[in-house]
Amino acid sequence: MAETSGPAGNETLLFLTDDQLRKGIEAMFFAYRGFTADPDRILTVKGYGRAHHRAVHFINRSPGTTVNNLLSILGVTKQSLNRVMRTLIDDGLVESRVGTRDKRERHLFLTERGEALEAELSTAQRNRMRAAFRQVGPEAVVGFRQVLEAMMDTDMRHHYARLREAGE
Amino acid sequence: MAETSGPAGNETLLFLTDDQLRKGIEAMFFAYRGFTADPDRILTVKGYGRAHHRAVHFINRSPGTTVNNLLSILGVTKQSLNRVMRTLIDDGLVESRVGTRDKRERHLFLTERGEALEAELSTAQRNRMRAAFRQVGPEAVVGFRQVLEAMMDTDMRHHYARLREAGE
DNA sequence: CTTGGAATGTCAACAAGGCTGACATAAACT
DNA sequence: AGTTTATGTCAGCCTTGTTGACATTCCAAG
Repeated sequence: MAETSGPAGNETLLFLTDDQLRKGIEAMFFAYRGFTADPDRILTVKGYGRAHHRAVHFINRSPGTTVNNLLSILGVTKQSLNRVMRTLIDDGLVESRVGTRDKRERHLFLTERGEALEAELSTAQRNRMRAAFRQVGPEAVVGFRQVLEAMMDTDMRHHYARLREAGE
Repeated sequence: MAETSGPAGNETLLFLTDDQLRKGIEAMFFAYRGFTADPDRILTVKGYGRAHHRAVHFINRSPGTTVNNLLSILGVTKQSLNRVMRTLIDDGLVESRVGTRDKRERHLFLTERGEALEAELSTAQRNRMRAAFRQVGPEAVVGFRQVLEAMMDTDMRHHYARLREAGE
């Protein structure tokens, strides 16, 4: 099915064949399952879902972030996010403070209990990632991140980069 | 929060810090969105979802595969898969043939129309992956796949490897 | 000062795609 | 003959996404 490298252009483009690309696609599929498996188990026990994990993660990364900012990072509708935030706030994991400058905005913070959940989830997720990183070494990790970054949509890459600035 | 490298063990383990791991986690999150974005758009138009894509993909990879095998690859319940398969079969994208050796089994094949959809979806997904691969070069791609493989659950790694054998 | 629009919350309804449990059938195995 | 396996299906539930509508609050421009 239409190899990428033409018959005359076979320098070292063998990594761009359809077969190689398909391997990459399947690797993403299977790896993402592993990536979410550990947090998912914890969440199920506590009666939460992946959506709660995502919210808690990004609030932890950018304490005081607004709902709108969170919406654009997560890429869901406000109604969908609101349902998740509602349970997190009611359960005392997230605090929503009315903005001081602009009182329409709500600034989101994790409570102590929220931080505890975040820590539990991210520890589990980091453990798996650490094991993988350690196993393959630093050069592979660089390549891993380069490919992922190149695969993002541009707006997501901006979010990714913005989080970098703060987290460095 | 508990750096991995102790104060005395700082050879070159800086790629295992919590901060580096968190970057990897966020990269996975944002990249997976990009990874699925193009097929998702196509699927929405045609009235299908990601679940249909997965089924069609793996049937294409292993024509004649059984329902049970597909279940263990996809990691869902038979009821969930059945709902998806039902629509694919009714729409004439997948054919289900009773097994010859073991007549309890159903062997799954894509029809011409099924192959056409698969081609459309995988072309879109490959295009993005190809652009990413090309941009970062072959060494990065090797690292990418190494990390992903190390991140899989063992049983998924087996599926991944088995698909490799057939597809090489 | 009024008004438009932005930021947020909320209600309702719906769909996709997971899940469990129960039951049915046919074929294979013992 | 009885059990296990492979599959299908019905019913019902949950999470998490969607759209549409409407209320509130408040900044900012005219």
